[in-house]
Amino acid sequence: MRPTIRDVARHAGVSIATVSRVMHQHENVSEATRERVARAVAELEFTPSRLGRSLAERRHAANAIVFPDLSGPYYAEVVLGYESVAADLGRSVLILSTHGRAAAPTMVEEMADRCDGMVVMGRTVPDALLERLHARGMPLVLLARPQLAGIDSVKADNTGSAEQLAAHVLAQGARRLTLVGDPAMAPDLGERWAAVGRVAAEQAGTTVTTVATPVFDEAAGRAVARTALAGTLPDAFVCANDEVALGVLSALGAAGVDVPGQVLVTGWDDIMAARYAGLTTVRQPMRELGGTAARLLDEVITAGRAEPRHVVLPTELVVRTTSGA
Amino acid sequence: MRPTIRDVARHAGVSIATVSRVMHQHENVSEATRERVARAVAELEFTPSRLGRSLAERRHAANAIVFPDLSGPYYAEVVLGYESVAADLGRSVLILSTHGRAAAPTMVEEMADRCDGMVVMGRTVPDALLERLHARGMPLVLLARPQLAGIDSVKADNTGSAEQLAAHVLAQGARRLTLVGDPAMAPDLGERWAAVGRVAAEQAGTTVTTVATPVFDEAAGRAVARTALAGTLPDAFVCANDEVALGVLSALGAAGVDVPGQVLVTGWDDIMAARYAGLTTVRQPMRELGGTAARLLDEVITAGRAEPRHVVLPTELVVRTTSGA
DNA sequence: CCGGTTTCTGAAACCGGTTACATCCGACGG
DNA sequence: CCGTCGGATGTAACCGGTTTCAGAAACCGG
Repeated sequence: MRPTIRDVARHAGVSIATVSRVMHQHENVSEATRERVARAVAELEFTPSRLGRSLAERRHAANAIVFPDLSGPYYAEVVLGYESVAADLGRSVLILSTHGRAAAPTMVEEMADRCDGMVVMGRTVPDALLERLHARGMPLVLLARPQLAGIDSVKADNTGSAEQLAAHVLAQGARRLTLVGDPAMAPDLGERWAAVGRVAAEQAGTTVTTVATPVFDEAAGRAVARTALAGTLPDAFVCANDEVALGVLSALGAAGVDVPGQVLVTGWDDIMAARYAGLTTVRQPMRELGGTAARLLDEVITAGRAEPRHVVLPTELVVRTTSGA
Repeated sequence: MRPTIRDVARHAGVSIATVSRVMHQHENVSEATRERVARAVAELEFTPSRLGRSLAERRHAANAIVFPDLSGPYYAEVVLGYESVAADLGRSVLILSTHGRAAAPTMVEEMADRCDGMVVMGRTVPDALLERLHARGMPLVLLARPQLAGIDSVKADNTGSAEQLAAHVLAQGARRLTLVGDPAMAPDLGERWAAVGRVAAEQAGTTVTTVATPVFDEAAGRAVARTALAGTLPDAFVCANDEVALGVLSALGAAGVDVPGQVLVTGWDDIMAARYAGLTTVRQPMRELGGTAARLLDEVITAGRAEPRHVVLPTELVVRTTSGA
C-alpha cells in the first residue's frame, strides 16, 4: 500500500497539516521541521494522491477532448496538437472518441466530471448537452463545429479557401461539379459548399451536384466514383476530405480514366498521402487547431469566462496534379 | 454548484447511505423509498461525482497509454485501437505523449495516479520507473517494447517479415543494402535488422550498412538519400518505417534516380501514403496492437496478475513497385 | 402475545488530501 | 515582570462519495 500523508506525519512526528505545508513550499515552517518532514517523505517515497488533492482542491489538472473518430490523419493531428500544448500547461489529457455511439452523451458527462475543461469537436454530442454543461460552469471550447451562445470556438477558414478552390477548378474549364459529402454530416462542409456554390453561380453554364456518403473514407470515395462511372462523369469531383478524394482517384485510375485530362479531383486537409498522390487540396493547420483550442481552454479555466472568442485559422489552397498542371 | 449526495438525501428525507443504495440498484430498499429517492435524483439532476466515487472505491475506471509521439499514422492508429477497446470496456482513456521531454518520468508517475492501469509504448520512460510501478502493484502492459520481467507485453512480429523482406530484396538482385534507422532508437529495429542480417549472410557477396537518423520522418529520409547521392548509391534502402522510406523516395525522385530501376526502397508499417507511393513495406496491424493491449490490460486489472503473457501479432510483407515488378 | 428473523434504514468511519482557525510558544517593548 | 505580538504547529472541518455495522420496524410461527 502506498504511504498516505498520515503515514508521513506519523513517521516525522508532526501533523498532516505540517506535511502538507512542507509539500507546498509553504512558509512559516521552521527549518528543522521542514528537514524532518522532507526526510520522512523521502524515506517513505511519498507522493500525494492525485485523487485526494483533486477532491480537496476541487480541480483536476486535467483537460479533455472529444472527437468523432481518430481514424484518418486529420483528427490524429488535431489531437496531437492539443495534447502537446495541454501537457506543456501541466495538464493531463483525457480523450474520448464517440464513434457515433449512442452512449456518447453519457460518456461525455462522465468525462466532464474528470476534468477542468473540455474541447468538443465536430458532430459528437447534442447541443443541449453542451449547453447544460456550459450552464453548469464547465469551461468549453468548440472546435471545427458551429458556434454556441457564449462558448469560445476555434475553426479553420472554410469560405476563403473554398472560393479559391472553386475559382481554380472553374479556371481549369470544369463546369459540371460534383461535391462529394453531405453538408449535414460535417459542420464545415456547409460553409465550403456554400462558398463553392456562390463562386460557381457567377460562371454561366455551371452545374453543381452534391452526393452524400455514409462516412468520409477511401471506400466511400471509391463507391462514389464507381457510381459516377456507370453514368456520366462530371468535370470535377470536389471532395469533403483527402481520403474521399484519394478513394475517388483510385477508382477512376482503376477504370482507366485520365485525371486531370478527363476529370479533376480535389480534396481537403492536405494529409501526407495527398502529397504522394499529387492531390490538389486545401491545407488545414491541423496541429494549430488543436493547440489553439488547448490554449483557449486553459485561459477560460484559469482566467474565468470573459466575452467568448471565436478564432478562425487560415487555410491555403495547394494545387497539385489532379486539377491540371 | 452541482448537487451532492447529501443534497439528494435531504431533499428525499433519507440518509446518504440510502441514496447510495438506490444509485447502485442495491436490494433491500423498499419500493416507496426507492421511488422517493429516484424522484429527488431526477429533480436535482444529481450525478454522483466521479472523484468521490474513485476515492471511496479506490479505483478510477480509467486507463492510460504512454507513447513517444502522435505524429505519423502509426501511433495514431495504435492509440485509436486502444481507445476504442478501452471505451467499450467502460473506461476513460488518458493519453500522454512524452516527446522526449525530460519531465516524462514525472508525468508518467502523475498519470499512474489517475488510472487503474497503463500501456507503455516504445522508448518513453526508463525501465527502472516501470519496474517501480510494477512493484507497487500498478497493472502494466508493454507495447512494441522490450519485455520486462513479470510484465505482460504485446508486439508485432518483426523477425518473420523482416526475413521475407530481406529474401525478397535479395531475390531482386540487390546486394548492397542500406538499413536506414539506428536500432538503438527503436526497440523493434534491433530485431528487424538482425533478421535482415541473418538472411543477407546466407547470400555471398552481400554487404549491409546501417545509417542512423535523429528521428523517423520524411525529412530524415530525404537527408539520408541526399547523403547517399553524394557518394555511391546502395542497391536498396531498407527503411525503419514508411515515412523515412517516402522521404528517401522523394529525394531520389528529385535527383532523377530510377526506383526500382537503379535502387530499391522499402518501408515498414504500411501507412496510407505508402499505397499511393507504391511503396513496398510490411503491414503492421496497428489498431489490433492497441486493442490487444487494452484487452490484456483490462484482464490484468480485473483478474489480477497471473503468469505474464507475451502476445505477438502477425505482420505481412506487401510488395509494391518500389522493389521491382 | 412473545421471541426470533428478516428487511430496511441511518449513523459513522473511511478514502487522502487542503486549509481555516485555534493554540502554544518565545521574544519584545513598556 | 507582564501584556502583546507573531511565528510555528496542531485540530478539525471539509471535499463527495461507499460501506460496515447496528438498530428499528415489520413479520413470522408457536
